[in-house]
Amino acid sequence: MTEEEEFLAGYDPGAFPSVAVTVDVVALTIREGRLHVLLVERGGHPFAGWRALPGGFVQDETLDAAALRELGEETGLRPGEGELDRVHLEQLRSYGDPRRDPRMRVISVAYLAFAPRLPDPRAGTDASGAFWVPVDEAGELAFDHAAILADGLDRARAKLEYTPLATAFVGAEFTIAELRAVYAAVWGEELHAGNFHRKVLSVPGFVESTGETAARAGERGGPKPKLYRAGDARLLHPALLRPTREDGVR
Amino acid sequence: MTEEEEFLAGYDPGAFPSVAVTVDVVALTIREGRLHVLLVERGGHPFAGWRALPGGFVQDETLDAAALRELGEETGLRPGEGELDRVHLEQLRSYGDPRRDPRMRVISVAYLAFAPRLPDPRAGTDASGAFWVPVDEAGELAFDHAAILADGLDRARAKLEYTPLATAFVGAEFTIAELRAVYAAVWGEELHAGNFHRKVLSVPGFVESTGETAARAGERGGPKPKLYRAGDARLLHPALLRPTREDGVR
DNA sequence: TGAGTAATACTCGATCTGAGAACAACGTAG
DNA sequence: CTACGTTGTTCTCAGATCGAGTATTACTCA
Repeated sequence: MTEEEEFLAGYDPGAFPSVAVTVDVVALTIREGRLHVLLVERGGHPFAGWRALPGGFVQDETLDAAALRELGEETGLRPGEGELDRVHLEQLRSYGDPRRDPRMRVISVAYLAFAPRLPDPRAGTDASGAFWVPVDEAGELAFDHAAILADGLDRARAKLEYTPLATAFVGAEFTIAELRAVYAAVWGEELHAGNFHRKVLSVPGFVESTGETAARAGERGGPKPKLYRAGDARLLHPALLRPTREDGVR
Repeated sequence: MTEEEEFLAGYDPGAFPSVAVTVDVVALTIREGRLHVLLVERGGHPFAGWRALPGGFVQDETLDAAALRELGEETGLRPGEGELDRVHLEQLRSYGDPRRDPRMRVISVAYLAFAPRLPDPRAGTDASGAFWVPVDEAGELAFDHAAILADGLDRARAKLEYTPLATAFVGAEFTIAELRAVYAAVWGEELHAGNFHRKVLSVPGFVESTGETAARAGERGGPKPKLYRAGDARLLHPALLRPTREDGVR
C-alpha cells in the first residue's frame, strides 16, 4: 500500500461540509414559430403547485448524464429511441446562493437543452405534469428558476450568432427558411430573407446541400425549397450577427 | 404556521445524497508580456506535491464569495485593500465527474479571475506555496485541473473578442499599446498596431480618453502615448475578431 | 385561372477590413 | 550632442461584407 492509498483508506468523508447538488434543465424547442420551454408543476413542498424547471438530485453519474436522465424522465423519452439522441445538451452555469432553497444548502448545476419539435410529454407516465410553455408566458417560477431561464435565453440567443446551434432546432434535413424561422423565433425579430440566404450559404461548414428538393412547397405557395443538412463547422466564421440596436443594448 | 412552514420545520436534510462542493480559481494576469496563471503546490494527499489551481470548500457563502475568498487567501491580498477590488471574477463552469477526486464525490465550481499585475504571493503567510506560472509552462496539474485551465483559457480568449475584458488586465489608466499587448499575450500573436488603434477607438464605450499623455515614452523611444480609461460598454459592437485561420480552426 | 406568397438570385451604395505607408516624437548608443 | 532605430498615431487604398431593395420564377389556394 502506497502512502497515498493508505491515506485514502483511512479517509472520513464526513469531514467535509455537505451540501446537496441538483441539475436543472432549461429545455428549449420551437412550436408554431414560437420558442417554448419545458416546465413541470411541483407536487410537493417547497413551492408546491408552482411551475419549475425540470430537475433533480445528482446520483452516481456525471453531471451531463444527470441532466440527460432528468430530461428523459420529464419528457417520457428515452435515449436510444431516436428523438432524445438529437438533443443538444450543454452546461449553462451553477447557482449556489445559500438561501436559494429553504430546506438546506442546494447547489444547482443548470443545463441548456435544444431540441427539434418533441412529442407532448403528457403521454408519458412520469411525465404527466410537464408541458411546453412559450418562453414569454413562463411567468413566476419556483426557487430562482426564473433567473436561470433568463440566463439560458441569453446564452441561446448569443450562441445562435457564432455557432451552428440553430440546426439543433430543426430536423436532420431542413430548408433555409426553416433555419431562418429558428433565428426569428429565438431572437424575436424577422430577418431579411435574401441576406439570410446569402449569409448562411457563404459561411463554410454551416450547412451542406443534400441535392434534394422538398416534396412540397409551403402552405401558402412559393417554389419548392432546396434541402440542406447540418455541416461540420463548430463555429461560424464569419458570425451571423443580430441586427444592431441604435443604443447598443441587446 | 402555514403548511409550508410546517413542512420545512420537520425536514430532514440527511435525506439527500450528499456531496462536497469546492471552488477552484483560474486566476490570470500578465507579467513580462506573457500570460500567467496562479498555481499552488499541494501539501497533503491526494496529489501531494503536485501543482494545482487554488481552491477549497464552499462555506456558508455564495459561490462568488467563496471564489473571492480563496483567491484572497492564496495571494495574501484582502478585499478593501485596493488591489483585489480591481479583479474581475466570473464563473467558468462546474466539473462533477464521479471519480475526479479519489476521496469522495466532489463537485467543483470553477471561476475565472482576471487581474492587472499583482504582487508576488510569496510575501503573504498562507500564500507561501503559491506562485505565478506562464500558462504554457503549467505542466501536469492535480485532479482535472489541467482541463479546467484549458477551458478557462478558451473562455478568456473568446471573451477578449466581444467584451472589454482586456481592460481588466491593465491599470486604471492605460495606453492603446498596453491594451494591444494584452491581446497579443492572451491570443499569442501580434496585432497590426494601426488597425488595432483604429478599431479600439471606433468601438463605442470601449475606452474613453483621459485627455492626459503619459509622462514618458517607452524604453525604446517613440512619442509619449495618450492615456485612456475603460469605458462603460459591457459588450463590444462591433467585436474585435481574432485573425481568421485558413482552416477555420481556432 | 388569377392573386398572392415565398425561394432564390442579383444590384447598389455604405461600411468595414487587412496591409501597408507616412510622419513626427522620442530614447539610447556612440 | 547626434544619428539611428523604435514607436504612437494617422492616412490610404483595394477587397470583402452588409443592409436594403428589386427581379424572377414556381408554387398553393380560392
